[in-house]
Amino acid sequence: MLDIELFRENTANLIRADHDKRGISHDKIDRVISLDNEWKNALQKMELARRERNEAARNISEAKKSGDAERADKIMLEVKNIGTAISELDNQANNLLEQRDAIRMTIPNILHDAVPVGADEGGNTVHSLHGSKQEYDFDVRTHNELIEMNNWVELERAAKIAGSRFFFLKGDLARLELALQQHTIDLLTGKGFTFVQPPAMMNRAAYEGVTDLADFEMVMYGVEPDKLYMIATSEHPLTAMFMDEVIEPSLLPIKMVGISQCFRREVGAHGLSDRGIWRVHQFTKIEQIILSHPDDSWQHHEELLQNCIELWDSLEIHYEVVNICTGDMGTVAARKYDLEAWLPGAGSYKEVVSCSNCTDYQANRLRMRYRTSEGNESVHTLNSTAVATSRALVAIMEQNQLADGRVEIPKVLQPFMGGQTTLEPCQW
RNA sequence: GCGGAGAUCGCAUAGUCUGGUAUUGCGCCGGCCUUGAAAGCCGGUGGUGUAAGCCACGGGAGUUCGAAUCUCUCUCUCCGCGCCA
Repeated sequence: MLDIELFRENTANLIRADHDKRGISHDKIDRVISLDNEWKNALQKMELARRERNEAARNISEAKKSGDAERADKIMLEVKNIGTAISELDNQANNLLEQRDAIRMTIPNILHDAVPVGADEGGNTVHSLHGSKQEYDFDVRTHNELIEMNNWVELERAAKIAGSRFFFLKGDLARLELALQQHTIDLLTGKGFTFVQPPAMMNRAAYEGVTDLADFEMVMYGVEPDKLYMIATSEHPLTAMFMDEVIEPSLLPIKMVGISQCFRREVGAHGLSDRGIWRVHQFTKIEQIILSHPDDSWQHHEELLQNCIELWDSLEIHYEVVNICTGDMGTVAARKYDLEAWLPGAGSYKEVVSCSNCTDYQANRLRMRYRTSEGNESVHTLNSTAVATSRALVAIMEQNQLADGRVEIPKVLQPFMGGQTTLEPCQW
């Protein structure tokens, strides 16, 4: 959510310029500005009424103290009905405020200047290329074929007990998943990130602070009757962790590496490319989070990307870094890089990492500030996938496959697998 | 799950019984002093508004001219009991 101050005076031009870049109309901006003015007027009226009541209350108090019961009774009679008048004015003002903020919540963040302009994902630009396409002297298999021939994943039995798009992970591939976690956490804690394991469920108030509300209904699993939501990523609890707090500036930047199971309904997601374990309802993801001073957030955004590059280079995976364009950005991020890994079986680059600077957009909603000598300012929030293990496994399987269907284990993960160099088939 | 006690500004605390508009300390910021720092002293330090003012005592509702204070309700924390990986 954008700071309301931006809508006032000539700073609203910044929002207008951003909407022009995104190719959307200014209607919502104008609506917020006019509702803000109406609200301020309504608030003024209500405050005057309250002032009157406060004065009366003070006078009654004084009259009683001086023993003038008659005068106290007289004033009490005069202001008998002021309470109902105030609550009516209060309702009017609150109504306007709610309308204003309901619209404000849907207005997207202001994009960084470097974001390329484009209508959709076709407008994304390549930032950098890492590694190169490997040559295979046999017909490459898709990850679906590899997991099936090696008995590494059970989709049908998972569907039987839970539903489609759930999976059992078995044998060496499950061990590799754990190795990926350990390697990633070691690398990031070595860079000063604090390892944090968050709650896997969150309440609605916290959720409204971190996510786009239109996405929310499509993505989240609700847990009844407790009115909780299964987290879609550890980004959400880690970012919301300091909700409603004023953070000591000496604590900034707060760097965290979180791990969690991620739960997504994936409503409407279908298609051949989504078979196997590429797009599933539940997966493990390791996430980098930084809560930063506003002045440092762009530097930290690059730092998060560099960490991803170091991690994925260490796995010897071929991928490209993509600069996400205006039309593909979404509401929360001001700038976003994706890492797209080459999948030889699928014959395309596909998203494995998303690295965003959300500036003060989430922090404004979460009321998450730091202390300055002039008052409290919103912090900036940044998040980046380190590794979503299911997708990383797909990339490793497809890129490192051998003619017989086994898979070479990335060298850096071999120590976590007892020195083993290839993933062997599961017996059942 | 049952019983009891609690939630007050960044932290800690007074005020709650008996309704009259939030106390004090720490921390932090600024100033004085100092070669510099510490200490000491002075001032400032919840939100909003240009301001008068209005709002704010965990959230919501109620009683009242007036609620931190009384009533109801929800959430969370602590203590004891029960159950439990």
